[in-house]
Amino acid sequence: MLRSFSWPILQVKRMVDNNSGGEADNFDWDTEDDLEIDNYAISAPSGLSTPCGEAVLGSAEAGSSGNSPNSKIIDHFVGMGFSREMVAKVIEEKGEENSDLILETLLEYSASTLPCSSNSKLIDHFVGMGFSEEMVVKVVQENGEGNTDSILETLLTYSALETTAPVQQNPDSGNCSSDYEGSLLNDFSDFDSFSETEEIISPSSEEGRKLLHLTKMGYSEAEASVAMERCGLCYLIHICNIFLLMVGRMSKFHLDSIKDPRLFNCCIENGPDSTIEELTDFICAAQIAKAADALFPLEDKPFSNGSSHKKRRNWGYDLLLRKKKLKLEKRFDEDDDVVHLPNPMIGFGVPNEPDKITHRVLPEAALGPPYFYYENVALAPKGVWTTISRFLYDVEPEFVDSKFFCAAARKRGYVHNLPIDNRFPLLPFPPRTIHEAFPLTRKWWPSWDTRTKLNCLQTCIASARLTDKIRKALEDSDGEPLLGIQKFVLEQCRKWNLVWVGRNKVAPLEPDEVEMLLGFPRNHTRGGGISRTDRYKSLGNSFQIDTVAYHFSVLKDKFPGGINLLSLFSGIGGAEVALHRLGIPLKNVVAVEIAEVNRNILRSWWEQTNQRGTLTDIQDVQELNGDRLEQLIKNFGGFDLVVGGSPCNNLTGSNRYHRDGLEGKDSALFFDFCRILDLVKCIMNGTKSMIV
DNA sequence: GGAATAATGAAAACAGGA
DNA sequence: TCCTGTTTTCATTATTCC
Repeated sequence: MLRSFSWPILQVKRMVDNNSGGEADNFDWDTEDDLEIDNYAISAPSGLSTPCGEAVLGSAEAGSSGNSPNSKIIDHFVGMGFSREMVAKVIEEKGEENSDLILETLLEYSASTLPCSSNSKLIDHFVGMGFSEEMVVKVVQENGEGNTDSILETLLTYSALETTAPVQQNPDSGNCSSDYEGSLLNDFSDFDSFSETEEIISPSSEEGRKLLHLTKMGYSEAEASVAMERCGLCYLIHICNIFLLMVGRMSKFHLDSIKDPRLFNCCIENGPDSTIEELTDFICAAQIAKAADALFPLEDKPFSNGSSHKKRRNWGYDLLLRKKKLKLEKRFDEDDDVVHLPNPMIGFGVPNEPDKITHRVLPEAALGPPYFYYENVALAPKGVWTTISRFLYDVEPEFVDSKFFCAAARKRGYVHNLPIDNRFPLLPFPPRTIHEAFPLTRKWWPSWDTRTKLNCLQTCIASARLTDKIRKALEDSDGEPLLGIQKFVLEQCRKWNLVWVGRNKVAPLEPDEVEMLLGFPRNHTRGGGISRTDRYKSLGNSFQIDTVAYHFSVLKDKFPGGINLLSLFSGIGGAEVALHRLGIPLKNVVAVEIAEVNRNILRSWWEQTNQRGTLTDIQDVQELNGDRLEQLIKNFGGFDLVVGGSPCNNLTGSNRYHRDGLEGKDSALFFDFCRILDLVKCIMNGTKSMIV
């Protein structure tokens, strides 16, 4: 049996997907899922159905494998999964100049040759899973082509009967088999005692049958066991996703996260009713993530956007992926699994706007204490906010654009359990338009620049070269610039938030101007050893104070004597400043922030504003384990509010390199917010022993 | 070696017309 | 409803400068 760590599982998944859609006869193996996950394949059947195994792993080999003049271009397409013979033939026919044409032809040839390899795609498919063609033909004849579930079950059974020896390791799978399995096993064995692999499997029981099937498919008994033990349930697909995210950053997040009580407690509810397909999905998710970590350098992870070099190398594939992805997204939309952003983006309401919502029903699990408040970018990759909401007790996110509070846009989502009635804004109102905020710019503002609000304040500013280019372009114009020039200038002004500071002169905002727009005291980030570059970065990553304070305002009556705050990813202290400006005394603040410059800024602000409470700063959220939290809570009598805006690096559209979603290196810290919030809730409710 | 600088798209929402 | 063009986006990386 072919042993590829991901291949058979994925095939099973495809079949399940197709069946669930009632399209068992219309196999669409070439889905985006397939293509994407194929990127992980270490070994796989030859031909088009394994397109990316070489592309990902074999660039060095490919580069050295050929000596002919066009070997590079051949290697390029071979790396995409086409056979060397086919590529050579197409290049001979079409020449090597036009790679577009070559790809098109290859795709045509592939489509026309696929069905020829066997009687049907169905047979090809199961052969691709590693079953012998002879066996597949026989089983298809017995079961008919319509019932793929039955075919697979029979194939597995035959396979199990046929193979009595221990599972063979595919030599091709190399370091992803034994080494990888070992590491996976070790990780799992940290939190469970399932690794007693000597246990005899009894095919007579349902569990035994499943275990047998899984092991015959090539998984270690331990993997199969843990999948069955943990995943016999309705929530399994979700868990797979989460597991993928978690294991992908196991080194940092480690096993505390896997112990997340919500994750596994909800899994245990349904008992061992999971199907073979679900179980394989589970293992698949774990394997993929682990293998990705083990086999690919960070920048080459298949889920990451990858370097520009890699993008170029796989451009043909990317095209296909995009098309497939679009198709899938449509389906995803139809499933209504996407959070829809409100338009206008005013959440439950903003000052000076009608139609406020003042009442909502929170899920019981979300009710405080403590209150919690989580923030991140609204325009995250699809599915991210669904996950965030799901992890935060299914609380509906409140999406608000700070342009309703100040002169700059800032589209953010907030998941919180705060009351939403009787909110009030900070006074005085901050300037709401560019001209109010920067009156001196009015003199130089051309009539054709119709902006009244700035776009989102980012972490970087425009180059001097760009503003110089704009000046020259305008100076070359006699009177009113040509429409083309106007358009170019406006585009750049919008993109870089430039304002008019002289005749034909635009400029980026100064750091203190950004501070003002965001609602911080002037010079909040200035001095004390922080560079100008880092000021922009810290400010760009911060809360908009007026927006957050509007949400926090409901706490003023509830905590007249002051508040105990746990501030995660505190940055330059947006939450602290917001509460302070609301007049809510800060009794005890525990601020967790990785950057020393930011911790210094908060400490400096704390001292300058003569705070009477205590500020405890912690460098890393990883330090906040159960014991530390228990100690802090014991000292302070509990936290009233847990606030955090976890890193958005891997969510924001500005990131061209690693917009990897919640599994991204930094954005996965969201799960630490969940972990810590859970711990705080449990400890404050006296149930810590349940989860640690 | 740190700070400043410049160059680097694509995903997703949205608007408007067919 | 679908298609197409427009707009927006808590950034990363490589290089230069001091």
